[in-house]
Amino acid sequence: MSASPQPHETHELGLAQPITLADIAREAGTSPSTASRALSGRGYVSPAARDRLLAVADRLGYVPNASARTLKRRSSRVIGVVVSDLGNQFYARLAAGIEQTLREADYQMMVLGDNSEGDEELDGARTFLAMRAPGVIMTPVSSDAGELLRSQGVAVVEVDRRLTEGCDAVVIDNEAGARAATEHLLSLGHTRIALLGVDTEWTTDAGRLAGYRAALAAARLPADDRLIVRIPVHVDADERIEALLRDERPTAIFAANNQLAERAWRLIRRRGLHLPGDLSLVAFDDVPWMQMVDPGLTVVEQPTLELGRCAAKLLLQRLESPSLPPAVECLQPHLLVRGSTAMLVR
Amino acid sequence: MSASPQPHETHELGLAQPITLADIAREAGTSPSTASRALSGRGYVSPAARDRLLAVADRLGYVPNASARTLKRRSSRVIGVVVSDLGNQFYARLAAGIEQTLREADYQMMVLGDNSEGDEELDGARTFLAMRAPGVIMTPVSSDAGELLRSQGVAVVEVDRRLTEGCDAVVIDNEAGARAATEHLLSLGHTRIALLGVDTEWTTDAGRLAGYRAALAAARLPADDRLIVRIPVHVDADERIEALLRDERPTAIFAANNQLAERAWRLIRRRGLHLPGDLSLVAFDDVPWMQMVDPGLTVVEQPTLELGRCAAKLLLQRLESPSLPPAVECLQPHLLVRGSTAMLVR
DNA sequence: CAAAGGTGTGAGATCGTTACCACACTACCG
DNA sequence: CGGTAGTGTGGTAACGATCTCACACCTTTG
Repeated sequence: MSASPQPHETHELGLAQPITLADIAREAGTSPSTASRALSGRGYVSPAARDRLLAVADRLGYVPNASARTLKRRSSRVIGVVVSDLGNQFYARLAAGIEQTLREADYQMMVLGDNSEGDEELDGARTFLAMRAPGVIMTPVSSDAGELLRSQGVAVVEVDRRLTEGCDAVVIDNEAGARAATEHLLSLGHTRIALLGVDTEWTTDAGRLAGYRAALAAARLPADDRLIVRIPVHVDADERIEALLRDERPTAIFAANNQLAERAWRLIRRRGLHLPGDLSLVAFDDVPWMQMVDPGLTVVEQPTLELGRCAAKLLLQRLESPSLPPAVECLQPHLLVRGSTAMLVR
Repeated sequence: MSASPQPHETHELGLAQPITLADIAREAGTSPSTASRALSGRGYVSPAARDRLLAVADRLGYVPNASARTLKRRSSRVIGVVVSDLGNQFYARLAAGIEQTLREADYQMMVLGDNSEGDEELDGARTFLAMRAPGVIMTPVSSDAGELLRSQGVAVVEVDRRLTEGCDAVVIDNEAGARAATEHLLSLGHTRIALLGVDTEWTTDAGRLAGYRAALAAARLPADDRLIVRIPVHVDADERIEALLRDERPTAIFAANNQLAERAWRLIRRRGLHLPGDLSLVAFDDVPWMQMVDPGLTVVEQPTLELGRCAAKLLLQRLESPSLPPAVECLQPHLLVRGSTAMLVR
C-alpha cells in the first residue's frame, strides 16, 4: 500500500478555503469595492463590469461570508423566533407561518425553544442579540427577554400571548373563543362545566378563563371553583384531571389548550367513559388528531398559520418603519362542532 | 402637547449601541487582548484581572458579537439542520433529538426545511456555508448539497436516509422493519398485501420495499406489481390509494411512512371500511394519533429521538477528529402490534 | 471655454474579536 | 550571577465585506 504511488488529488487534499470577494475582484480585474457593489447590488457599477463579476462569482461558486457582512452592516438577515415548545403542533404551525412570510421577504428564521422557562427565553434573547438579529418574534414567558432586546434596538413582536405593554403583538380573541365554547355547552343543557387551564398570568389563559366566566355569568350560573382546575406550568396534569373525573364529575369539560385536551381525552378513555354520552369535551385549539379520533372533538379553532404570518408581517413592517406606534392585531377563532359534545341527558 | 417640556429620557432615546470588548477593557483598565482572554477563557489571565473583567462584563450586560467572533475564528457554533418537512412530526422529533444533544455540547441548531426539493436543499447548504457552520445534519434529497458542503470542509451527517458514499450517516434498519411488518401480516393469513411507498431512490423507500419483497419471497408468495403502489414525491396520494381500495382490494396495506398511513387511514374511513375487519393496516413510523384512534394502528416504531441524538453525536465526534473513517450507524425499529391488524377471515 | 453635472472606479478605514508575537517581570537553578 | 522557565500583559495585524470619500473621466451648458 505504502509502495503504490499516490495519485494526484489536488482538489481533494486541502479543505479548499472559501472564495472571498477579493478573489472575485482579482479574477475579474477590478477592485474589491467594485466587486462588492456588483454582488450586493448597491451603488454604481457599469453593466459590463457587473456581468463580468457575476459570471466569475458564479463560476467560482462564491458564497458571501455572512459574518463579515453582518459585522460590517451591524445587522443580519436572521429573525429570531422563540416559542415554548417546538414539539407542540400549535407552536410548530405558528413557526411554519412565520417562516413562510419571512422567506418571501428574504429573511432567515432561527427557532429556539424555551421550555416556558424565563431563563431559557433570556438565553435565547442573548443568542439573537449576539447574532445581531434585527428582530425577534416570541411567545413570551416573562417580559425580561423582550425588554432586553428592545433596549438594544431589536424589534420584538409578541405572538399568541401578550405580556409587554407598548410592544407589537398578534393574539387570538381568547375570551370570545372561550365564551363561544362555553355557550355551546350551556346551550346543550350543561351546567356543571369544568374549565381545564394553565395557571399563569398569560393573556391566553386569563382570556380563556374570563370568557368561560362571562358565559356562565350571562347564563346567570354561579362559577363553581371546584370545577375550575388550573394547572401550573411543568406540573403533570393527570392527577388533577383524574380527581376531577372521580369526584363529583362535571358533565362537560372545556380544555383550554391542545395538550390539556389530550391529557383529558386519554384519561377519559382510560376510565372507560364515553364521549359524548358520559361527558362532553371541548378543546381550545384544533390539532389533527382531534379530527381523527371517534367521535371527533368539538374545538375552538384558531387560525394558527395566519397567526404566524401576521406576526412576521408586523415585524417586517416594524423593521421598515421603526417609529410607528405599536400595533396589536387580534384574530378571531371559531367554534367547530364535532361529535364530542352533546345534549345533556339525565 | 408640543408645549410640554420633554422629560429627560437619556436611557431611552438612543438605540443604546451594544457594549464591545473594548468597552469592557477600558472600564476594567486592561487591554482588549486581556479582556478577550478573560471572557473567552483561552490563554493566560491573572485571576484578579479575570474576576474584574467578568464583573464589568456582567455589570454592563456584555454580549459578545457572534459575527465578529465567527469571522475571526472562521467557524461558528451553529450547526445546520436540513429536513424535508418540519410540519411532519417525524422530522420535528428528529430535530428535537438533534437539538438536545447539540445543546449539551453548547452548540446552537438552525433548522431549515427543504420541501424534498433539491434546490431548496442546496439553498440551505449555501446558507450554512455563508454562516460558516462547522457541520450540517440532513435528510438528504440529492447529494449535491452534501458534496458542496464537504468540498468546503463542512462536516456532514446524513440522517434517516443515506445518499452519499463516504459520508457519516445514521439510519434505521428499514429492511428489517418492513420485513417484520410484512411477516406479521403474512402470519395473520394475509396474502394480498399492498405496499404504499414513495417513489424515490432513497434508502428508506428502497429498504422498505426490499424488506416487503423479502418477506413475500420467504413465504414463497409472488409479488403482485398491482399491489405495489409507489407515489412520487409531491404527488397527491389519494387517487392512487382510492384506486387501490376500489379495484381488487388487498386484504392488508403496509404504508411505508406516517403520511401515507394517514392518507390511507382517512380514505379507508371515508369509504366506510372498518379496521381491521375489512382490511388490516400497518404503518412504518409511529406518531401520536396512531395510538389515539380506534383501533390503534399496528406500527413499525422507530427510535426517532435517538436517531437525532445519534446523528448529533456523530457530528460532534467528526468535528473533534475530522480524519476518522466515516461511520454509519444503523438503529433497529420494532413492530408494535395494536388493533389495526387481524387474522384474515374469508 | 470654464463650470457643472453625471458616471464609474479604487483606496482605505472600519465593524468587534482573536491570535500571534514580543516583552516585562519574577523565581529558581547550576 | 547569567540563564532558563514560567506568568501575565499589550501591540498589532488579521478575518471578509462594506461604505465613505476622492478622483478621473466624460458630457452638457451658460
